[in-house]
Amino acid sequence: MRIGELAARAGTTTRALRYYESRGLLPARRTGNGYRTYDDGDLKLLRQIMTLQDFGFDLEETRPFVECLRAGHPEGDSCPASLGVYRRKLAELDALIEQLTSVRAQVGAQLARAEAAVPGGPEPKCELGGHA
Amino acid sequence: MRIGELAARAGTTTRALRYYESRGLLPARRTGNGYRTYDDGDLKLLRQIMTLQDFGFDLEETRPFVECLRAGHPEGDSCPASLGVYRRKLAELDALIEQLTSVRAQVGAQLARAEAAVPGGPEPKCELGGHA
DNA sequence: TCTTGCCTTGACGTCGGCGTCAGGGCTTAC
DNA sequence: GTAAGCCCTGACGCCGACGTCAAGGCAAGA
Repeated sequence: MRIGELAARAGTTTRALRYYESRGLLPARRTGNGYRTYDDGDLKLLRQIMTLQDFGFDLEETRPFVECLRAGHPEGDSCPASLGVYRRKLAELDALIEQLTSVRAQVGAQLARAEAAVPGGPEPKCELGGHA
Repeated sequence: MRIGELAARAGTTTRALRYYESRGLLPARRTGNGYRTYDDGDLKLLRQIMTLQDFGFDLEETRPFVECLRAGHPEGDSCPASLGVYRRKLAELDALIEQLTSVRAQVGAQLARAEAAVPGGPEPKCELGGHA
């Protein structure tokens, strides 16, 4: 299949595919007139790339998975290098989530403090009076 | 004080200060020779900007806080516009944390599955045998 | 006077992952 | 023959928050 069809099938753009090729991630064969040609294997590689991208992996991080598949392994994560990327990503995610959670708490505290300092604030709880 | 001193006191760079000025966020007075001049009020504004930046606010989001301070309020978040930014940021953080948590779970599951499919895997639990 | 160290403006570079032309070629249908 | 619809290779644009020159001015000490 040609580039347009591959892009359509995978749900991406021809521009992205050319970009991946320029990065050496998804090279293409060429027909006589210079058109790029792809097969179902390439579609599989592309899907692997896109799945990881959705997870927030950047392109370079998808490379071990793609090379693993190209080496003939059934899954992109059948190779140690891919597992290494997974582990690094998990650590990265944990650190990021922890940081964001901390920030969230601080911003929440700031908001609460600021609201409390303002007249006609955030539905003051102290006006509740039992069941009446 | 001049730009270098302000930058040093706040722990940032002169380039950043000129950038903030170019965005209209932190304008400076000028001396006869064209040098920028700042006072302690500007230092306070700058600290507000930097604190929010540390929280991951982008520059535009700090603007209401800075304008609030410049309007004479004791805190940058003494104004409704600032509270609005806080709230939007909280929602944004919640969404992001949720998404990252989901991704973390999925990546973790992928790693576990991939490790299980590999020989000499991740210290198999099944070899434990009671207290002996 | 000369050096040193501050300051000025202007403008290009960075990073990632493409989007979006511009200019041109092949192929097929009409 | 020509229009339509695919394809090709550059190459610049974008976004945010500055970093990093380049070329030059001003002030103060030796």
